[in-house]
Amino acid sequence: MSCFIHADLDAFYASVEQLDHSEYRGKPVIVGGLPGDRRSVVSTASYEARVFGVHSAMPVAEALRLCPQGIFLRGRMDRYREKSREIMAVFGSFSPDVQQLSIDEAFLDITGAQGLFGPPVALAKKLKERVRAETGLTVSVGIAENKYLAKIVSGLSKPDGLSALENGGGEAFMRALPVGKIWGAGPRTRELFEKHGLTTGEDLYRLSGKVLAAIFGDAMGLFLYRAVRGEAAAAFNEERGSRSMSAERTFAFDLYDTFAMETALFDICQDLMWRLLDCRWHSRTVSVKIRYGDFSTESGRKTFENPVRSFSELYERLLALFQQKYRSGRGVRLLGAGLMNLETQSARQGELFDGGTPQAEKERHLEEAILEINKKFPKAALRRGRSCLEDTWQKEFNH
DNA sequence: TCTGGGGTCCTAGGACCC
DNA sequence: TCTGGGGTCCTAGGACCC
Repeated sequence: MSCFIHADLDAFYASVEQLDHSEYRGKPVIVGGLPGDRRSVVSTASYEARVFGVHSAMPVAEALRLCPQGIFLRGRMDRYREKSREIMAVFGSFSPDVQQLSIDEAFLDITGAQGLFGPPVALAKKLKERVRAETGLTVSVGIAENKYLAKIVSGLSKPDGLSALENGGGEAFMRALPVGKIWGAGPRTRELFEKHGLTTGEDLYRLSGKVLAAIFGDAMGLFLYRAVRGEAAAAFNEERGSRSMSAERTFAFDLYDTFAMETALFDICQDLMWRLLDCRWHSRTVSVKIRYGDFSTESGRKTFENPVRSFSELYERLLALFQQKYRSGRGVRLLGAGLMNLETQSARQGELFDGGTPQAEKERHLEEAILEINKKFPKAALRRGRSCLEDTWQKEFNH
């Protein structure tokens, strides 16, 4: 019988801040933005802050109203990533099969690990102890026969929780569960639950696959059909299909000046290009996202014959898409850009640089060299200057 | 109190081909 | 002459997750 653990750090960003700053301990810590930051939202609220009703995704301005005495912080992603690596290393010592889901949670397949660490609950206790001893953080753990159930179960007794579901108990557990606790059913689906008077897993269980598909759509219908029977969700399959990367920026005030918009796009484009060069993947499809002052959002994408070969080529493609999409005169709240259908180098070997001019080759080599320098000397960030689109690079010391 | 940023997956329609 | 059915690729938008 398979056995999985879902391990989830408690209020991760806020807990790291409380760990590093003893004066924050026992106090409401809110990571996401400073009180004056316009248009920022809460990433993580410590449990002390949650008492006031503060939660993730809430505008910082509202969090401030609910909890004026809170300690507001912008967050230090590098530090959180560092702690995350420490935690994942601890997980790795309990199972050779760790699937990281996000910065602060993972699945561990412990099917074969019990000879070494004892039964699942004993193993989970050891895991929690070691995470605490080695990283100073608490983790909530769920144990079940598949990943989906383990994920739901780990949320039952946060923070610092440990919950286990006995083998074969999945279906009964899911049938008794209020539909609001079904992982994977968000606000839109919950509206449909309400509209059709469905309040528990049992209500869903009584409906046929056909009816579920008619109400919720084919994919969500099938997902719910399987979920209330305690079956593993396909969403947690290891092999991933398409990949993408994106970067976006929300401005403190809406932009009306197209030069300012294009400068922002230029900046976003550099972020993307570094990441693309760094991961050594390739992409033929670029996308642009525009969110206007009224929050309406439009996007455009275009697939090219050849993958992006250089920064200036990426910017050219993004700029053309932006100019085609942007509705002149409207205030812009957010700009974003993305690369989709990423492929590994080997997947397209041979045709990669077909049609690439010697100029594009040179450009790419230059960019790869700059990437190397930036990696070696992270303090001296090299970036292209917006005003000089030719082959000039500008060095700025951002400190 | 106005609504972040980075992802994955799904849907629906159009173009095009057999 | 009054119109099929499937497959693939592409685009735009949306749901959902942390």
